Formats: sequence, C-alpha cells, structure tokens
Amino acid sequence: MVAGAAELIGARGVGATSVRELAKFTGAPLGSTYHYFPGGKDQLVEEAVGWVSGRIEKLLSRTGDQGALAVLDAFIANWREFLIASDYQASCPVLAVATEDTVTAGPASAAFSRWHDLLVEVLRREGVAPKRADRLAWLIVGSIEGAVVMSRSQRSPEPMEAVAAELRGVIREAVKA
Amino acid sequence: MVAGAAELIGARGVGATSVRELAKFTGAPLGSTYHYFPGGKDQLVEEAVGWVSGRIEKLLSRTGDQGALAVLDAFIANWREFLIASDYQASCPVLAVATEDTVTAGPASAAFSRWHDLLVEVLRREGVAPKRADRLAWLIVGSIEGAVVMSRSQRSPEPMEAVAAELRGVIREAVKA
DNA sequence: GTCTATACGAAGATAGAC
DNA sequence: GTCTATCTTCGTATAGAC
Repeated sequence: MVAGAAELIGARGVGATSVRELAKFTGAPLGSTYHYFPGGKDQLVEEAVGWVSGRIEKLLSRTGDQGALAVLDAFIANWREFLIASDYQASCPVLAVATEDTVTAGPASAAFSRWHDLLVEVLRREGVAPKRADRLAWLIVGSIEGAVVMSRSQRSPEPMEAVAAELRGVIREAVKA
Repeated sequence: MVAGAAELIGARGVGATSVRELAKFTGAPLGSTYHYFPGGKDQLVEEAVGWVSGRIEKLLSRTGDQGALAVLDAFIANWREFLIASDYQASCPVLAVATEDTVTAGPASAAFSRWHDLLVEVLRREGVAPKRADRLAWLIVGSIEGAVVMSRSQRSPEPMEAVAAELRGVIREAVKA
C-alpha cells in the first residue's frame, strides 16, 4: 500500500492523490486504510517518502563501492526503465512532496539531505576534495531530480540522458583532479 | 491575477491552490474570476505557466548576448532573491505543473523545450559544438529547476549555489573546448 | 460588468454494523 | 479486525441580483 502511494504520488502529485483512489488502486477498502494508517493521508505520504528514500539509499550503498559513475549509471538506468514502463507517468514522489506539500516537507527534506551526504561519502572515497564533493553531490542529486521531470515532460529519455552524459564528464574530471 | 496564480502555484502546487484562495489572495471576488477566465482553473494554470515562461524567455534574451555564464548568474540571483524573500516558500510554477498536472502539462512541456532551445542558441554562439550544446542546455535547465527545489527544501541557498558553482565550471570548460 | 449566494460533487475522516 | 455508510468540509463552477 505504501508502495502504491509512492507510485500514485509520483505520477499525479500529493494533492491529486486521494485516499479513496489509493484504496481502490491497491484493492483495500477505505476503512482499512485508516485502521492501518491512523494518521490518515499525512502519515501515508510520510511513509511513502520514507519507503522511496530507503530504496534510494539501498541503491546508493549497493553501488557506492564501485564509485560515483556506477551510482549515476544505476540511477539513470532505473529511471529510464520506470519512465518508459509507465509511459512517462512516473516521477519522483519525494520531489512531488517537496514541491507541493508543506506539512510533510520535513521527511522529503531529510531524504534529499541523506542522499546528498551519501553521495559526498562516495565522492570523497574516490579522492574528491571535501568542498568539491559537497558541491558536486548537490549537482548530481538536483540535476537527476530535475532531469526526471524534464524527461517525463518531454516524453523522451533524451533530457535525462543528456544530463547523465554531462554529469559523467564532470564526475570523471572531479575524480581525476 | 495571473501573477498571483503563478506565485501560489509555485509555493503550494496546483492541487493545493484553489480558485477561492486565489481570488481572496488577489482581492478579486470569486465570480469575477470566472468572468475573466471562463476556462476556469485550467485556463488560469495555463496562463500562469505562459506568463512565467514569457518572463524567463525575456531574461534569457536580455542576458543571452553576454554569454551562458551571464545567463546562469542572472537566474541564480533571481532565484536567490525569490527564495529568501518568500522565506523559502517560492518555487517554479512550471515545474509544479509539470510534476502534478496531466491536463495542462502541454504548456509546461513547451516552456521547458523553449528554454532549452534558447540556451542552445546562446551556447552555440559561444562556439560550443551543437551536440554538446544540446546536452549542456538540458543540464542547465534541469539542474536549476532541481536546485530550486533542493534549496527550498533545505531552506538554504547552499544547494543552489553549489549547483551554480559546478555549472560555471562546466560552462567554462565547454566554451573553451 | 460585478459580485453574492448557492448548487453539486468529492475530499478527508469516522462510527458502528458485522 | 474489516468494511460500509455517513458526516463535514471544501473544491469547482454557476445563476441571478445589482
């Protein structure tokens, strides 16, 4: 159900995702939703953000040993698949929450921060200077999130792949320097 | 009123911005809104996107002669001011529409595309190779949009400035190459 | 042309039958 | 514990008095 919430929120945004629809979407009755999620919609949104964030963090620690380029490739491949499989309906639920909501913005903010910090670690392990790693990590997180929206909006993998190509260049240069 | 719509949509998203609130926000009665915007909320959203897009395009053509770095600086300065002045409530309405809505996604998609094309022109005038200019333009548009969300989310100009610093490096390198 | 009052549906949430 | 029926509030949109 949390996964369903993440999917719907990513695709249509928080405001456009009603608890009713979500219940129908996941096959659960409306009442049960409030039994399992007494906090209502806010709790559901929060758990969806946490769930996605956890998955991203797993991906980061799984590929982190192989360096920042491997992380980037894993992200891009993942998003490419998601976007195409959903016919360009999917998007990042964390970004959606961060853009829309103000109540549950805390967890979204924390998620971005965690992703950034994990990326900084990866970059520093590859010898990138601390200050540079900090800046580069924000570029990577920010531009991938932005690129997902661009690609979804253009209904084409091209923007995302363009961003990936440029990021690869920057990462290679930063690691070498 | 269109400006107010853009502001509210940027801050709270499309779904969370009701026509009622917007009328109150701009001081207009609810009925008048439907007199001037017979298309209702959809028309309002669409015009807000068009209005913002026009402003961005103006900024692009005004600073474009001075090169991509000047464009970047203008954007960052603009967003910095907006974010701080709004106590990190502001965000890009076009991104909000592109993330949330499906009906009015067309104009948002067109806006991104136009910004990209204008940036490609600027880059090519500075001698950047066509293919590279295309990719780099997507990186710039995507990462600035992403960076605005990151900075808003972190309630700090830092992510945006980090992205700007990295972009400056990439642009300088691309122009030189 | 401007605005108030209202229609109608859908939202979040809950009470209470099973 | 599960689910249906319902309460209240707020959404978009409009009708019709000025």
